[in-house]
Amino acid sequence: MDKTYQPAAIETSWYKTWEDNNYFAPSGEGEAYSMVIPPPNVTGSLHMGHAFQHTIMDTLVRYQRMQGKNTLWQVGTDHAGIATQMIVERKLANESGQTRHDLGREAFTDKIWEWKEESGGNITRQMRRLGNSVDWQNERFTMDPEFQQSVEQAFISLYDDGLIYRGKRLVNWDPKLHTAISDLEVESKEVKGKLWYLRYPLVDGATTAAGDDYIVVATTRPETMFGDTAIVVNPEDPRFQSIVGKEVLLPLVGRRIPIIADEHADMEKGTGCVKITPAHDFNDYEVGKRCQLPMINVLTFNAEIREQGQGFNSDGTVNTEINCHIPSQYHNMERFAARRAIVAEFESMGLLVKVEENNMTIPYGDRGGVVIEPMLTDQWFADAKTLAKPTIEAVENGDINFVPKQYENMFFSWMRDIQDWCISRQLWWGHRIPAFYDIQGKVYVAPTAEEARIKYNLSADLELTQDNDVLDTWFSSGLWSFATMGWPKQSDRLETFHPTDTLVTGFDIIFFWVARMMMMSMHLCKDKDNKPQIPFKTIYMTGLVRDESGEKMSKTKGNVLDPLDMIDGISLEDLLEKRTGNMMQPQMAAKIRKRTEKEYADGIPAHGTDALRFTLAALASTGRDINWDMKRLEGYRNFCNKIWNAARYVEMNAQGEDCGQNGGDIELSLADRWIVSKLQQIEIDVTRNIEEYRLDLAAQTLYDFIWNEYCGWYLELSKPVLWNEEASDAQKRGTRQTLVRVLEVIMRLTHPIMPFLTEEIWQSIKQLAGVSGDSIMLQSYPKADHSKIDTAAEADIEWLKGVITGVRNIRGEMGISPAKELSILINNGSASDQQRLQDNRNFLMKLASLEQITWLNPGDEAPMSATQLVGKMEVLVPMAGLIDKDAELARLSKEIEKLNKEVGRIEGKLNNQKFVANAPEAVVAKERDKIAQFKAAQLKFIEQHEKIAAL
RNA sequence: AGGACUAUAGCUCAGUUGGUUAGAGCGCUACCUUGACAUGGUAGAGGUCGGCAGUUCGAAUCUGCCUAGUCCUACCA
Repeated sequence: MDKTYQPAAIETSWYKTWEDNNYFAPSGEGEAYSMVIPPPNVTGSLHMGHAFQHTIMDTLVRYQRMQGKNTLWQVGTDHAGIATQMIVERKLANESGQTRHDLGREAFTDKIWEWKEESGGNITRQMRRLGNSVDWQNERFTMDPEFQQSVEQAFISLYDDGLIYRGKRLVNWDPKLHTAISDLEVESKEVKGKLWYLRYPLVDGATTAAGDDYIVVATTRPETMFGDTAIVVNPEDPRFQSIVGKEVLLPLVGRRIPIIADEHADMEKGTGCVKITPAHDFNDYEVGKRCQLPMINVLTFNAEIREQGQGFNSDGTVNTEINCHIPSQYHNMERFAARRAIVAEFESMGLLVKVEENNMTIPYGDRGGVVIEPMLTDQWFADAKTLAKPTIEAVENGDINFVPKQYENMFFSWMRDIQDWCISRQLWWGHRIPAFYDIQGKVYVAPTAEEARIKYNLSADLELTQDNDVLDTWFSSGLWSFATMGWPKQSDRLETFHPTDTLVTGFDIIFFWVARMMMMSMHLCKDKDNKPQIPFKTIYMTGLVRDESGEKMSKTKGNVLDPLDMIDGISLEDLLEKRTGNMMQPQMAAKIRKRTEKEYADGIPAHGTDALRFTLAALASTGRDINWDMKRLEGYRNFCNKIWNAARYVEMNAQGEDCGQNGGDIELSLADRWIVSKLQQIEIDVTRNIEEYRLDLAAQTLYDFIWNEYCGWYLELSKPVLWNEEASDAQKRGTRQTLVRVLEVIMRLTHPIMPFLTEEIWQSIKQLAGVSGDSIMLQSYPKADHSKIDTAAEADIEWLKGVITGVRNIRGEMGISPAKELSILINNGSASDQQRLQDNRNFLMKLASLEQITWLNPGDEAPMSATQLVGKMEVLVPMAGLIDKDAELARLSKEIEKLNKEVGRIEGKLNNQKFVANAPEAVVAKERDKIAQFKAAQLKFIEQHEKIAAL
């Protein structure tokens, strides 16, 4: 073994071994345990959030595999419709200046497939580096032909069940990407806007209660006024009762529109009069439906003013009656330019009453980044309300659990108020909607035109054309848990592994994906008894991985960290190139460069996968965001090195020696019995922690045990035995065996979090430990043996530690070199102290670096000494020639002062009659015990202080 | 506006049903190349647990209010 831990030397080869041997595939034996990966974008790359979730998932699945379960971690990627199409469009523009329309649909999607072939391996390569034990042989992609069939089947079933419908609706339209998007893909942003007060003249001599021959409407979007089809006032509003039923003349276009009464108008708000533009505002759309107002669309798909508005009735049918005239100077004007022009014209006509500053939230497309336009279009919708109902019940009755629990609230509040889901997208990359139209526009839903003719009894020569649109990517992702297992085909795989056990994902996609997967699964998948099947039993929600200052990682901020760079390391130059190259906003580059140079002056050193995984696990307290801390990663890399070197020590002392593999007498030292006892407790704790999804506690428990107990104490305690020429073979055999076997168990305990290091070490010591097997992955997870818990040994070791630490404390405080061997005396010891001393003299001499230990009987004269207490027993280090009088006085004063504080605190408690009367007996007794101990110690130190001061 | 979460050492985080001398890593101070490890060892320093009230014999922990931050939902004429 190398002197230092070299992760690069072991990681890739072990992964290859595991994969080549097919260890990741379900074993086919034992109780099933399954998980599906949240499918990443096929052409994307893994970020820290993935590394985090994958670490959690892999830890869980490795743990369950070692528990003997038949484990499946289903892997795959999704096609990320909008994102991928955008990337390829941009790439095409850069390379040839062409648009997708230049190529045509088929040639363009071929380009996307090419891009997928080119870059699609990224993600899977990264997952291999992270050590993920996924079932590669059954990797799935949402655009695979089989998956395609699942999607078609799902769509058709939902349609046939009346849960999908098509209609002309107001939807969120992205004018840049030219597609509808769902309400979840809209991000609201706070902006400072304006509120324009516009005067609309009344006609036919009508006047308000105030006698005005006009009304004033306030609007944030003047450019939509070409599409106004009514003014509403509140039916109770005394100011406007006289004009209800009358009309105004819409300025600029000269169309007469009615004034109607509707509770939508709030008397307290604005002017009390609201202009209604049903084709361009969601609220107005509702009013329009309620009051049967016509709708006029005045914008193109580019969000420019149309040359002629499009008229519709409130039911979506075409309205040819209404005057849709738009003045020619506005034709094809961009929406915000049109806004300015319209305001200017109102002003010039004296119809602009005032302008107010107005804070408001504006919807932006999360992909394209432009302001979303409510647009009247034909779209497909899923009846989310109906689909949501059983999922709510599943969470209510505990079939599905959220970890942590509070995410239930979020889930309920969204699901109980869910809107129908717009599932069609005007894109080319995705699952083409399996719907066909005849010349009249009548729709037939089937996988192919041929099947549609059969299904709907149509004549063979009826011409049918397929819908141009594709389905929302999340529609297919919603089928993920079961379509990856072959649904709708029934198979062993589906039957064995669905529902899955645990879903690990971020709360940011709880509605996009988690909720929709629940809806789809419960509607489409049924048990044998026809009970809706949930997709997973537990949903473990992770927080976000943020940068060191708590900011979200993003390309524009230039604070993104690539998990692989932490594994392999990266130079500053390469990191700068990564962060500033190929930017959407090059103006940010200088700032990012400066920041990166400051934070990573020497780049990032290599830490290895195990250290990265351990760090992520250690930070994984449930549901909480993580602020990434490079120092912590460094600390855990050191931990790996510590384990590595502990293993080296074990190997050096055990290799070629008799470790009891083949029998022989065994005599266990106190230390041996102690570490084995401790190990049992650790096994219990770590197992519980993992079962409770507290990987942070599991990591902490392992860290503490391995570093502080096993390395810090046990390895040191093994030396006096192994290096003692007088020790018997049985004693040496006992310690060697303990050394090796405990290490072997530790490796198995730690393996789910740190797979590589543990495999490497396990392989090199397995024979010494008397175990066999091809891989640690396939070994069983350690299980505590309660009969090995030895409380007497634990107490003895505590005593031993107390004495050793006492001596070390005097050494440290007094500046005595560790090389100087000390002679100490033990005073005021009990019979059990004497027994312990006798039994452990060897350990003490070695670990406290002593020359001699003298036991003082009552009445024996003690030299002037620095004193430490272990219980009532005094550990004395003679001062003569070693210890400065003033230094010892200062040390004693410090101890006395410390105890003083404690004594005062407890006295206060015990003097409180109510405490003594009300607190449980045990608690009071404990306090009494403590104070007696502290007081005795204090007294001892005071005496000592007086004695020394008197010298 | 409603809701959720967070606030503990200089930094990143633990703290299970109220009773601990409030913990860990990193950083800091002093000493130490002792035959696994300087990616190390030993000994230390450092916290009135965001603030104010309350419940209780007892609060980092439970309740209320306040402050700051993060997020979600809604509204915006």
